This record gives sequence, structure tokens and C-alpha cells, in this order.
Amino acid sequence: MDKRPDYKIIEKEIIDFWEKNNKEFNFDINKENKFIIDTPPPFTSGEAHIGHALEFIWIDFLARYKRLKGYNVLLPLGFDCHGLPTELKIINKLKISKENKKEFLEACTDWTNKNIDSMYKTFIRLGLSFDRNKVYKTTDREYQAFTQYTLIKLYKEGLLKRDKNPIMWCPKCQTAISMQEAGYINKEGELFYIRLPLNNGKNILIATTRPELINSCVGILIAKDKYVEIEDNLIVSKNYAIKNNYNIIEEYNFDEIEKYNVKIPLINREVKIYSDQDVDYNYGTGIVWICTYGDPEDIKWKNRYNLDEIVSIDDKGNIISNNELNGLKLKEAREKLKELLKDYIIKIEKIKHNVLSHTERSDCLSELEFIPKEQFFIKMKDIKDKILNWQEKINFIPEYMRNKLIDWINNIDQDWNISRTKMLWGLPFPFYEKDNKIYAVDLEDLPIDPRIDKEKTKKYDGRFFEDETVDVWIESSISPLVIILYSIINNDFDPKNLDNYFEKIKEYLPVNLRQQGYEIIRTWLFDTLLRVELLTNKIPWNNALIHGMVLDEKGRKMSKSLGNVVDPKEIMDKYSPDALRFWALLLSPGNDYKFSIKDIETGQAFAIKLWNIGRYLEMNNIKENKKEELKEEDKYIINKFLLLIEEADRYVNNYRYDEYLKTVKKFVWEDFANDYLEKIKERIKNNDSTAKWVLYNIYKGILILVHPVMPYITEYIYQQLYSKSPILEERFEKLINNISG
RNA sequence: GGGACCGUAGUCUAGUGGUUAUGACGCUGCCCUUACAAGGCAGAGGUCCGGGGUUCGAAUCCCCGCGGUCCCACCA
Repeated sequence: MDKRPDYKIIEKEIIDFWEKNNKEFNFDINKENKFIIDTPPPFTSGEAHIGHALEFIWIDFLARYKRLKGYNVLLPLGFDCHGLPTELKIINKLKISKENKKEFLEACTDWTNKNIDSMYKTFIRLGLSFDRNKVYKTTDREYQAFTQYTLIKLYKEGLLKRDKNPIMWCPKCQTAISMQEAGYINKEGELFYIRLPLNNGKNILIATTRPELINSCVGILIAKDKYVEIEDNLIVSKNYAIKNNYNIIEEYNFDEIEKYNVKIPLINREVKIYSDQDVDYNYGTGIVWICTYGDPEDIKWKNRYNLDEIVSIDDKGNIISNNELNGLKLKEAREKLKELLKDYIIKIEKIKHNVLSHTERSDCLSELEFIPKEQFFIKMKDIKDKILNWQEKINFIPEYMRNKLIDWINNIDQDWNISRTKMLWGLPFPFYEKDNKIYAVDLEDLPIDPRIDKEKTKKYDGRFFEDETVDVWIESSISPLVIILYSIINNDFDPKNLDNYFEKIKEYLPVNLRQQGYEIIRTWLFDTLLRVELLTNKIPWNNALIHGMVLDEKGRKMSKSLGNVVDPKEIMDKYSPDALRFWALLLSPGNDYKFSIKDIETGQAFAIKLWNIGRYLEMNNIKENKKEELKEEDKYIINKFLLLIEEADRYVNNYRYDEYLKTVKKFVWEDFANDYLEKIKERIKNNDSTAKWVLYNIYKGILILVHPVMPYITEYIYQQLYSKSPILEERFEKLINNISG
């Protein structure tokens, strides 16, 4: 051993070693003592970023530790391949258009595989001990077939349906999205007060932020309350008149107004007035118009009063109408209306309001529209109570993260729209339509891509849904099932056996652990719980371990635009994978985590400390030796070490890897190196075999304890001093027996 | 509007009812002692955000503030 560890050499040698000696990484589903971890499949962007590094180092720590405890661990690595970002790269960077579907999909596949290669290399460098034989891609033949199989299963059980509904539509991405992907953004807006003539010569005053939807106006709603006439024959809520100091000319009860019709200017349509308990009397003028569709309320009211459906927004978010607004963008239409309706607009108020947007994709954030379309849905709206019961069976770490899920479940108000239109780089539906009915394809034809597999589709003589692919969360949200599938099939997959595979998978549920970030509780965690329960009537996992986000040193989110992104590869180049792991494992569950170069440096120093103790053993040629009479100092350190192992185990069981690491480090550095080792130097010089025995065995134990944190240096030193077999073949049980025996 | 989390030494951070409040970095002094100066030894540094309450005892539990982060919510 040289004076300093050379990580360039160690990393390379140990990676080679693990590629040849990874028996301990492999999971055997037929063996007992299973510990199965459901890991997040990273999206194949090409970058394994610091967040991936953090979460996988965490998972790997646990996997290695559990193996040393004698568990048969499944640590899978998967890749989530489909999605819009890849399409955009292909279109914008490679300049390949979507016209030729086959060519486009091939380009997507190439791009994705290239990205996986580079990400895979980073994951290897991090020292991850995933099962090399069970790496999955959501685009694998087996994965696609299984995903389609689960959809067919849901369809046959009546849990998946095709419906025409107003759906959330992202005009920018030109696709439908699910409520899991939508959220509200607070924005500046304009509230238009528009005068609408009644057929009695008076006018009612409505307030709206969406005047451009005028062509879709199909009704007027008022609250069941008092309304008054103010100047210029305007009728508003009494509340509004008082608040704005208008002179009240006459007062009406709501039912006196309800009997009139309203003439919508510009389009000359007469619509009716309805009084409704859900109208907010205190907002605006207490009068609202219904346009199909400006927001979810409109959908409710349209259905309640059986109103017409007049769509005036196309897929690109442009206006459809038979007047001069036709073809305009929404904003242009809004501006133009200021001119066209100038005799009707009483005032325009600047307001801050929440706008429904495509929040799941931070590079989109486009405002959403409601457009009626025929799509596939998974039913979830009516089973909220069930879902709430399901989540109770899962243990959350930390417990308060459960609130995010409960909060979300309570808010479900629509079924899960799983169709994505205009998305080519996705999994197609295994269904076809014939005589207005939906049928599933035969299992033996899975996976099926009706856009390409014309041979397969021929026999069905029906219309496939070639313009739709499934929501990407549909693919990733069966990961707990798929990781077991891959363990069962052993590279020998036959779609005809899907029913058998499925029945077998169920036996292994729930798996031990899901680990993921809190930002995808409402998507990945929720979706997985829903899918797996609907399919199997079992919860997917017993434990959900939730971690926070990685922030920069100042506590800001990392983003390309801020230029504060830390690349794990650079850290590993400059320091070591072990040092990066040291930093990652100082995080406590649930909390956001600042990147800290100081902690990386401390980690590196600790690795060097371990190394130098190893050198001391090597220089003094410390071998197994014979234990004779233990001295006080020997007994003390042995006892302390045995207690440390117990304490460390408690920390792991509570997912407190930070405490584990701090406690172990303190023992190594202070108790063992600074105290014990200094004390026994004389004895070592005098060839005291008991001291050598203690030194030899405790240091070996230290290497084992530190190994889940710093696998490289511990594996390397272990080979130099102890054995050429992988250190993961060691067991805590054996170690304890040896030292205390 | 509702909710969650957080506020501990110069900085970051653990602790969630019980002796001198954890650890890291930084800081001060001494030491190049053949495993290690990316080290060793010794040390300084805290009104645990503020106020009130519960308790024999509060950083920890409760209430009220102040400050921060995040999530959710249909108000046109």
C-alpha cells in the first residue's frame, strides 16, 4: 500500500473486480431471506445528476448492509425511457420529423440507448451493487408486454374505460395530461367586467378572466341571493353595489332575474339564466357566465343544466369561431376583444389569480385548456375511500410524508386520463375498436405496436388507436411488479405465460421498500399504489422511504439556468466515489439537502484515515495471530466495537444512515486509531500476539462496517490484508462470533 | 384560503421531556512523534427565533407571535 490511496487505480481495479465477482449482487427469488427494494427508474435524459447519485447511494448503502446481514437482496436498476423530452431532442437537435413514424421511433431508440450507456457508466462508478442481470428498460419487450397486459387486465375488470370527456389539454405539448401532472400557478391576470343585455332592456354585469371564450358561452349563473339595479340599467349583486358605493335603483330577488334571457354580444346567442348554490355571491358581480370550457366549474354546470357544448379552442390553443376571432391565439383574441366589445366592457381589473397549468414538467408550465376528447381512463374518482384505506397499510419514513399522499387522494376529482395524443415515443394501447366496441388483443401478440406491427394487427380487423400512447407514469408505476417479473423469467419470456407470471408475482407482494423523493409522491407513489392495488389487491410495499431534494451550497434548487448544477462525475474525478457517498449518507430522511464540498473533503479524509490504518497493519505484518490474555485496553475496544455494531444496526433499521456514519467514523477515528492504536504501539513492536489479534480482527470489522458507505476503499484494503474474495461475502454474525468468542 | 416542515455556536447540522446540548467545517495555541500534517494534542465559541403556558424538570409538549421553505385548493 502506497503512502496515499490512488483512487484512479482503486476505482478502476475495484470496478473490474466487481464486474467479475458480483455473485453477492445477484438476487435469487427462490432463496429465502429476501429483501426487495423498488428503486426509481431514472428518466433517460443522458445525465445521471446529483439527485440520482444521492438516492442511489442511499439505496446501495442499505442493499450492501443487508447483504452483510445475510439477506438475499434485490437491488434493481431500471430506466424510464419514454417521454416528450426525448421527442423534442430528436425533433430539435437531430432535425428528424415525426412524419415517418418508423424512422422517428428508431431515432428515439438510438438516442435513448446512447443516453442509457452514459448514465449506466455513472451508476457503475457510484459503486452501485444492482443486480447486473436484471437491469430493465421500460422499452424492453418484456416490460412493454407486461404493461400492456396490465392494461388489458384492468379493462377486462371494468377499471379502464374509453370515454369522451372534457380533458385537461396542454396546447404547448399538444397532449392530454392527467391531474397528477397539473397544478396551479399564481399569475397576473385581467378580470373583465362585461355588460350583457337582457331581453327586458336591462343589463347584467358579469366578471370573467376568459373573455376570449365568448363564443362558448352557453349560460349565465347567479347565486340564490339579492341582486340590484344600479346606474346605466346594470344589474349586479347587492353586495357588489354596496362595496363599490353604487346608488341602488331597485332591488330584486334572484328568481325575478332568472326568468329573463341574456343576449351575448358579438355572437348574438340567447342563453338562459340559472340560479345555482355553487355560485360565489361575493366574487366579482356575483354573476358568472358558463363557457365550454374555461375551468372545471364549467364542466360541472354544463352537465347540471344540460347545456350545449360549444368548443372554441383547438388543439394548438387557437380560437375557433365564425367571427373575426377565428384562428387567433388566446392572448391575441383577448386583446382584440377589448376593441370589439368596447361598448360592453365596463372595466378591466388587474388581479392575481391561480391558473391551471402543466406543472409536472418544469420546462412547460403552459396554461391548460379543457377540450372534450375520447380517451382512455383508469377509474379512480369513485374509489377515494378505498385508496385512503390502502395507504394506511404502508409505513412512511418520515411519517409526516404520508400527509402529502392523503392530501392528494382527498383531492381526486376526476378519473386518470392515460391517453397521450400526438406522442409517438410512448407505449401504444393494446386495444382496437370494432362496431363501436373496444377489444383487447390476444396475449400472445404482446407487446404490440399497431403503428409498426402491421402483421400482428391484420388479424383483428379493427381500428387501433395509432395516435395515442399511454401516459409514461403508467409504465413506471408497475415497477414493483416488473422487478419481480424480471426475477422470475430469467431472460426466458413468453407472452403466452403472462397470466402465470402475474399470479406468481402476486405471491411476492408487498415488497420491502420503496425509496423515492417527495416531489413525486402524487405521481409515482400514488400511481403505483393505485395500479398495484387495482391489479393485485395488495399494497406494493411495506415501507416508503422518502428523501428530499439536493440543493446547492446556498440552499437554492439546482438548475441549468442558475448554473449551480453539481455533476457527480466531476466530484468523483476530483475526489472519489467514496467521498461522494460519504456526503450523500449524511442526509437525514425527508429533508432537503445542501451540497457541501466540505463534507466531500471530510469523506475523502476519512477514506485516507482508513487507508493509513491499513498501512500500519501492513507495515507491521499483522496477520490472524493467536489470542492469548486480553488486556484491559483490548477488552475495552472489543466491547466498544460490539456495542457499535448493535448501535449501527439500530440506526440502519431507522434509516438513520447519517447517525450510522457519524458513529462509525467517530469510533474508527477516535476510539480505534487515536486511542487504542496509539496505546498498543509498544506491544506491537514487542510482537504481542494478542494485540495483533485484536488489531487484525477489529480492523476487519471496521472495513465491513464502513463498506456500505465506502465500498471502494474497503474492498481494496480488504483484498490487500484479508482475502481475495469480495468483502460482501463477510457476515456480521460471523464477525461477532469471532470477536466475542 | 387550508396544510406540512423548519428556525440550535461564524456557517451547516443531529437531538423531539431528564446529568456538562451532537457532529462537521471554520477559529486559537502547541507539536513535521517512522500509519496518517488531507495528521496529533489542548482549547475557545450557543439568550437552542421571541413571548406565554404545562411540568419537579422544556431545544423537545401546548398556545400566540415573527421569519423561512414547500405542498395543496374551482372561484369565474
